[in-house]
Amino acid sequence: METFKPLAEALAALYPELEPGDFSFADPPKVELGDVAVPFFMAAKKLKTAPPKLAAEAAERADFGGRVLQATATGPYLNLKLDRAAFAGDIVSAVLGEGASYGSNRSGAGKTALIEHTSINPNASPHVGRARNALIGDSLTRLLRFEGYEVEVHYYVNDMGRQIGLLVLLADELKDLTFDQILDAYVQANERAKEDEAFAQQGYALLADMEEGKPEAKEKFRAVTDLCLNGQLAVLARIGAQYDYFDHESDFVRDARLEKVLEALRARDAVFTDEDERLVVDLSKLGREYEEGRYFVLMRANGSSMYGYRDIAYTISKMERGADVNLWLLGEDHKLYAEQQAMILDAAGYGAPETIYYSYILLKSGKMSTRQGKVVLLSDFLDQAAELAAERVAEQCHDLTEEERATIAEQVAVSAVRFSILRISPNKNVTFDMEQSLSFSGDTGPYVQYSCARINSILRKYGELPPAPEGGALPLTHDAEWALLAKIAAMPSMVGLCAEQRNIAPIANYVLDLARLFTTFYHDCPVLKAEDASTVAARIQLCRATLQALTNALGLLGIEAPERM
RNA sequence: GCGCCCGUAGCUCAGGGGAUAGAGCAAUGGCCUUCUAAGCCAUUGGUCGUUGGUUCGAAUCCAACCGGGCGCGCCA
Repeated sequence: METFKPLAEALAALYPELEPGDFSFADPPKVELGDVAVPFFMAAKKLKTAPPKLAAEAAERADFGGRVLQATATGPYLNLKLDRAAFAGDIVSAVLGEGASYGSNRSGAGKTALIEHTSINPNASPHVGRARNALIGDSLTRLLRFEGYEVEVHYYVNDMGRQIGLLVLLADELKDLTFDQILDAYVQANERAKEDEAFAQQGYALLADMEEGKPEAKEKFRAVTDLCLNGQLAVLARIGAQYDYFDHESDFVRDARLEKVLEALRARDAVFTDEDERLVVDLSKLGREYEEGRYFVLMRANGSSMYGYRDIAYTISKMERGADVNLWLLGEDHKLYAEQQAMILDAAGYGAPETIYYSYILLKSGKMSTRQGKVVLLSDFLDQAAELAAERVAEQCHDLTEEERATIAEQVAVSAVRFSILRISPNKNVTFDMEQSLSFSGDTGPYVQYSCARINSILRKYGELPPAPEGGALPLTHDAEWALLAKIAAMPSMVGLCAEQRNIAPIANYVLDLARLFTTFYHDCPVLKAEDASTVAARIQLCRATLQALTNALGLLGIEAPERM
């Protein structure tokens, strides 16, 4: 942490073998012990001595200057009592000085990133399982942009394939299909294909026409997939997900680049035509150790291409854009598939994107299934959240205009939905609980927003704000103030780690911690009615800094905080 | 069967090898003439799936097993 760097330097100065990086800083388990703790395990290992001995030595000898009031060794830890006011001044000045970019490490400055996410099949309104992809992808995008990357977001439109073909067929019969009817139609089309062989064959035929690029087929497909995509994007836009490029699968059929891939595979003797006349890759020739997943089919016997074959061309087109970071966000069910793709792409000399996986959101009744219509739609989830939020806002904010209240209700609804999904580690299966996800109290997005509203309320009542402090001490020495300051100061390292690990879940937990610490401060330390004017002024600055940190962190989650709620 | 992911309080989840494992929900009891009660305080609640191993130290790392999820040749 930058804030404590001088302390690390003072400790490292004691031993020529040590560097400031050998020291880390942690919260002591109890405030009475100190304001910040330094574990001596790492340093002791380097010096081949016992941690408690080293901590005791450091307590005795280290020269921290005036900013450390007391240094006490407790076992392997060195606990420091700080000149809180001095650190408070540093922290608050840094936050208010950096403003909207506070928390960024600028690790992506001058770099580009490409991310493909969401890429839902155009066959139905998105359900909350798919929303996990969109929300993680969207938040990662925000995180990378915050870190300075220039990011382009790609959405792959799977406007081909048998199931879409069936939907197109049925749409032809139904006429004037609307987006709201698409899920039903999709389920119906799949049911019918199971029973009606002729219908199923028609689907394949239509697909073949599409692949050959027959204009009539293309037009029919496009009408249905555009209808669906636009409907899906409207829902996704509501939760704040935005895309820069829409790449259509149908544009990657018979791509010339695939010839080069085949050549490379032939050179490694890794591709063959099997007994059923299919074109198949033998991944064991490319180093795959397991029999499972050894074969990867590129083309059917009738010469039509498989999804995975077209996808190779698409991924190459993404790689050719030359981004410094190339991310591909996928459900865990695509893990083997992505590994197979990567092996082929590597063999062909293109390299593969970095993959990020997330696990399924399950229902109490089991896995969601679009084909079976067993889903919780994101739009239904949002509608319910918005309805509940509107009721609350109507109770709390009757002096606001209807329009203002509607805006707040929507912000709260989006916050509840996004937060409930984003706060959970992506590799964890979750069982979706509508009631719990619609809660606005406790560990929720609205709880954090509520903290922001309280801060805004204080700032509003205070009136015209003083200029931000530029260094110098601030009289913020209460335990609750220090705990809040320490958490605010921890934001950059938290953000840096999240960006590095491509994981946004810890941001949600950080924001909860910060909101809880603010609430403790709010109850323990009156701001407007503090004992003297300088304390009032200092606490106002702390409120501003807290609001800035909360706003920035919430922004990474795609959540806006209303000024009132 | 083989591979990947997960297993922490009744429920949903946090916990980058380190001090006495933390939140929320649910339950019980308190707190609104005091900066927003979408809040706060208190109480109750744990063999960190099991068994071994590595380590001065393991919820965290390794192995095996048990339980759940996902995947494994003409779906996308």
